[in-house]
Amino acid sequence: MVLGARVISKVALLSARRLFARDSSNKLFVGGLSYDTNESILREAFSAHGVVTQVRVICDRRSGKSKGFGFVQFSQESEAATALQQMDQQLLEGRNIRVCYANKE
DNA sequence: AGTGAGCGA
Repeated sequence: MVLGARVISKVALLSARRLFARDSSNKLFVGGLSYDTNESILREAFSAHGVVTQVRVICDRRSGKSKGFGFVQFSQESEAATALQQMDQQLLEGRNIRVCYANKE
């Protein structure tokens, strides 16, 4: 039946979003960071749009140098949503950063 | 690799 197929594909999409990209979350992926941008700088910039509950800049384990991307988590999804709008493509430490919703870990 | 898309031990 058509209705049955629609329900199945809907369920498939929903479960896929649990594993991969999200269209709404309180956690953001931040790419395009300067290699000099640390977690303090990142927190400072994003806390203008809400309560930041966690910040992380991914660094190489051996060199300790930033990989140029990180994650920012807010206390509310609404805060993440506005931060995403306001911070995407904004200049930070000389680089235009890219903000998206984070994928599932 | 003093580099530039991506998704974390």
